[in-house]
Amino acid sequence: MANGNTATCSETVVHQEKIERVQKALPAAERVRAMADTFKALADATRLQIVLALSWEELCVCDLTALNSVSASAISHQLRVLRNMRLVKYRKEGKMVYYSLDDQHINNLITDAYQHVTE
Amino acid sequence: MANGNTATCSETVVHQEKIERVQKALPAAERVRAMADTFKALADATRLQIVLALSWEELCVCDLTALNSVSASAISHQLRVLRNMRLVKYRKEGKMVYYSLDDQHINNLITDAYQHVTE
DNA sequence: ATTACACCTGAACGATTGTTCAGATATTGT
DNA sequence: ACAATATCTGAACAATCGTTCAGGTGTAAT
Repeated sequence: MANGNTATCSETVVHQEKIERVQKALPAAERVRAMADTFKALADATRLQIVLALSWEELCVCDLTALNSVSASAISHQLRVLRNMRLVKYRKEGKMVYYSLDDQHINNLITDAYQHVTE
Repeated sequence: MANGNTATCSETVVHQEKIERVQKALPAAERVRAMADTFKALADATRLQIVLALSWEELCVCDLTALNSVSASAISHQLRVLRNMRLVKYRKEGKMVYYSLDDQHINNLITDAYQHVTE
């Protein structure tokens, strides 16, 4: 073959041009890590259930505990994770704390994921 | 207080109607788990980098190894995860294996995530 | 002031994850 | 048949994760 597209993997890189092109298109490593962390926050059944519930309406911690069959403590830990990733926001009203989704992109994310698993 | 919206958390559930409404709207537990697994597949920097690269063009394992600074073995393990979750597909051509994204929803997912972290 | 309640937190434990290492396939050229 | 190369695989290990447990806030009512 004479078209220079079949070199070895170890010495001459296989598709040099392709690699350079893609490398330029990729987000910075730091951004990739942030995106991965966002996915990680949604990568647990309990947390995802929380986010799915909040995509319908604002709920307090008690409500979320009732919807997921785990302890209130576990819910609280998971809410902290979601808070840290800026996926949910909250407001206090007396003793109770009401949570809701932070922005619209979260809704898009779970909608896309739903479509992927139901296709 | 007379509006029946402030009951205790433990005995009478706080917002009974809300909970029932949301419960009906939530996907089946099995679906939630499948969605969480999809997010989990994207929740690792190496795997996400692979998916981001493949969102631009088809690449062989060698190319992916060059783009991510990890061993070919590690890439291969991660590709298996992505394959199992039906996020990528592949075709063989001689010794080499070319990978690409499996469907359009994956592109939507990473686009949404990118927008979330760059806002 | 004290009790009750909603929620949060740190420590700790078992379970899961991602990588490396060594070796196994499969394909191509000699 | 043989050597070289691209990719895959199982075992094993450290690191990370999610829950429970025990206890700590802050708010509201008596």
